[in-house]
Amino acid sequence: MADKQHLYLVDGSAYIFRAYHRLPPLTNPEGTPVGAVYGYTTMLWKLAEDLDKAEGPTHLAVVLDKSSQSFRNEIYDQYKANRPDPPEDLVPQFPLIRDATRAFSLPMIEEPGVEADDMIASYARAAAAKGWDVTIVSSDKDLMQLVGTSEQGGTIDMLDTMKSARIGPAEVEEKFGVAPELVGDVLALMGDSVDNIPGIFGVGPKTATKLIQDHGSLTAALDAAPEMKKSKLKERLLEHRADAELSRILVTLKEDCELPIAIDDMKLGKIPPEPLAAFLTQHGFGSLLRRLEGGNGGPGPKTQLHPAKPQNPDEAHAPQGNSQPLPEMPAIDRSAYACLQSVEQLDQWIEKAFAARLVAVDTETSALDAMQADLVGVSLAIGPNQACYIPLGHFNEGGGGDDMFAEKPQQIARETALAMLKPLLESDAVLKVGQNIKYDLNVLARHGIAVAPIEDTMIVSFALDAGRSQDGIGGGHGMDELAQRHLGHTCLTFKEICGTGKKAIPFGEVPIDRATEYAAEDADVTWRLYTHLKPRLAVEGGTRVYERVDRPLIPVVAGMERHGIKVDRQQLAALSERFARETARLEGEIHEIAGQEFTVGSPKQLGDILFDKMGYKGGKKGKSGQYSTDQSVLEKLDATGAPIATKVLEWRQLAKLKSTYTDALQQAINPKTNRVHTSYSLVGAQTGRLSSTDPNLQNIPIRTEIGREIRQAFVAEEGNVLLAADYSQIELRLAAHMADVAPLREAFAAGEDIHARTAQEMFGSVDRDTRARAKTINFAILYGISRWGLAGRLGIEADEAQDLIDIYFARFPGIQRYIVNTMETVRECGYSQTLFGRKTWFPRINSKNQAERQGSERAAVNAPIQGTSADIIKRAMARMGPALAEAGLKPDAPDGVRMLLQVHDELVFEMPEGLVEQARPVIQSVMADAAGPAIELTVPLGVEIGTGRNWDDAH
DNA sequence: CTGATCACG
DNA sequence: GACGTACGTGATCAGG
Repeated sequence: MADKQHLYLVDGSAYIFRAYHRLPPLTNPEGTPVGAVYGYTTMLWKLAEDLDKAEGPTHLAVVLDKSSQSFRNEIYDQYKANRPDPPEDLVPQFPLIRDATRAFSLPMIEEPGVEADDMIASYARAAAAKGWDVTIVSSDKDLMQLVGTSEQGGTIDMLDTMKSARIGPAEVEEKFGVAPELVGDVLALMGDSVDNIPGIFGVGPKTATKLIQDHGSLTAALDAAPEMKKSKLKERLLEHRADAELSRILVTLKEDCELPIAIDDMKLGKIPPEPLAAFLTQHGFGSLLRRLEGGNGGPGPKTQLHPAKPQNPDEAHAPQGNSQPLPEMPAIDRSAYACLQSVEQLDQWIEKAFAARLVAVDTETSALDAMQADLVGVSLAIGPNQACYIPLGHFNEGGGGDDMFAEKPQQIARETALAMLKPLLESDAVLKVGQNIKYDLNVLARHGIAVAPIEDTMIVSFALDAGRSQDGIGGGHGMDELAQRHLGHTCLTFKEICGTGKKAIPFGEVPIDRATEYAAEDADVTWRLYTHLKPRLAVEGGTRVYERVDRPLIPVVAGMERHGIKVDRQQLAALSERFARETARLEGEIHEIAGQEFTVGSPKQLGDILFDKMGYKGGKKGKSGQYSTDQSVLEKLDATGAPIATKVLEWRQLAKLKSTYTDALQQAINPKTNRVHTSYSLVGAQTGRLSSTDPNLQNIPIRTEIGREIRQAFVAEEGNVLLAADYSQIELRLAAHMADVAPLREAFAAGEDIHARTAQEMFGSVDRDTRARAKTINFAILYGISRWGLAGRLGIEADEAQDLIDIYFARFPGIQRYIVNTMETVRECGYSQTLFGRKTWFPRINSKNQAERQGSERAAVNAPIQGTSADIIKRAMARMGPALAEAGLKPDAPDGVRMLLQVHDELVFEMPEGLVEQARPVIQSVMADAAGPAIELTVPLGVEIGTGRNWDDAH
């Protein structure tokens, strides 16, 4: 096969303008705007990746405008005189385009006195004349004249990388109605207001096309003018003939420019990785850098990424928050906020927000539940103190929200305002920043608005500072705390505005001026926090986990929350009733044994009854001066033959199940959707795990037969099934990988029962007892072992436990080294890291309090393992939608595959029965491959999948 | 509001 | 010399 040469000519200057308007306003770690540069970089990357493909380049060069002066200015001094100045934040990006091109080691052509279009035309013709194929990477209509095939058989086409569309002769004809060689004639008639090419006044694309179609050429059309029947058009053609002829010259591309670089020297090879890596690092393009290092088909050579120890010890003790100089910002001034009560005002604000390209958004609602609350208002901020509040659902005290006679303050009709906001909130070109924006996503999704692209200051804070805050609501990432810590500002609190407890009023009843101060401040603070926190990500190594793991997850989790899961109310009600009967019976029996009535549910009363009145031994008082009556104590009593202990244990189980599950879940059913919608927190667990609240669906019973009956109440819709996909032993597998434990790795690779294998190694034989003990030891390892802890669990003495630990370390070399290394690193740096770079801080790791310190040490050993597992399932979740869509499985559609729940190492889906066999392999492979390509694990990730009508059957 | 207890991974 | 034992969560209840 004779390989045909294929030259790609990239119209760099034109691209950057389009990229600027298409992409959000990103900045690099130094604060330089780089959104357009990022777009340019990804485009070059994609082109370079196509090197080996059929339609891909063999040769490639970038053509840039050196100056806007050319021969055209000499013949027409008004040429391009109307060009507006480029936007302020685009100007500094021009030189970066050159840097980017050099970073890719690509030939770059920029000649003074010649426009890029002419240079592209000259190269394209020269290459086509040699019989090469040419692709012009641009969508500039002027260049469409060039499309076609040369006598030597070389084709010239165009590629619009933003729309991934090829433009050949057919596409040109579709656009202009004429063949490519006549495009210049059409353009000459049309003119171009941006380049200030006059054309013929009053002739637009439609008329121009028709004239050329009818007469065959510009000259013929102009010549035919005198014979036309009397019309405005005829007059204009006659009067402005000279303009058209001048325009024809201006739109003609100069195809004989001197070629500064020989075409043969534009050969495209493998891109040298070093300069590219330096460039990507400088501008904080973490995702590309990761691909380069991960060798994922990127343009660079394959290299293995080494999940690193934290590199920068100085970071450890850098004070958080004020370590960076605060960007100069005026103090918060609530009197500067605007309250938008008319369509005109809102219109102006939306326009300003489009221009700002970065807007902080916050919604105010009537309640905390995003699935039920009514929208009361929206606030926006586009700069410090430049914030507004748009009241939408306010009413005066006493009136009801839906009471049409209630007195309402002046406000824009809700649907009108939302229709106006929708284009802004959905525009690709405007970044929407929120504090916990998942909430706003859900509220607005219920009004048909799909907010994107998004940023979240809470998630940014979590990527930077997980674990740093000692305590506090929102895990230390709540807005009031962040404002205090980073901006030194005390926010108005919700309590101050709405009151607390019984006297609390819904936000809709807050007077509008007061509501404006509160709501607009939230948006203002969010805007400020974003500008303050975002740059820290790149500096402190948080970009990868934020951009690649957590940020993409926000809309995914929001979708899961909106889907909810169906629970069978009747089934729960029946269980509640049964549990009520049995607890009542048990209570009577317990009172009888005790010889008096008391509150069984009170540990204090129970302790007194058991150990004082009834005189059982083994009572231990804790620091509260109260006997402990927990499960282990009661089980010991039970073993000594105390019938009351058995009954109390049974009572507790049923009471727990009834109050926490069968009663509470019925209440949690959303009356509108008839489903249960949990709320996931993305910052709930310091290790990076999700947590679930209202209700918590991550602790639904499974371990006991009676508990599993509750799980059976979680069901699929009619005609659907639930599919549960579990990672098997993921944390042990990760421990085997991260600590490089050869015997464990081999056992996993061979698909062995890992606890049995451990039992074999440790005790020399496998039976029920040794396997159970081995399982306990395996978990002990993951949690940071102590001889006393293990002794307690196994019911042996501490020194026996120590012997077992020693045997474990000897049999599984690597584990001890991993533990010691991790603790040393954390002591030194203050944080641990997952394989994907997620940090967890341990501020008490060097505490003088031994218990505190040892607690931190165990947590620090566990965090990289638990956190890596969390990263992996999060990556799987983010990829699941696109993977299902590609397989035609319609993620999120009512008749497609819907992802409903995440339980740390398990994902639960709902789907029509008929899709199961198609969905199973997709889900399986997305989950099993979720660590790659960034991380190549030395153990396979096992995924077990089951299906059934209910959640229990799906296991 | 805190501590004890117990549901999950 | 005493401490207090596995990591990570959230909901509920009793009691101050």
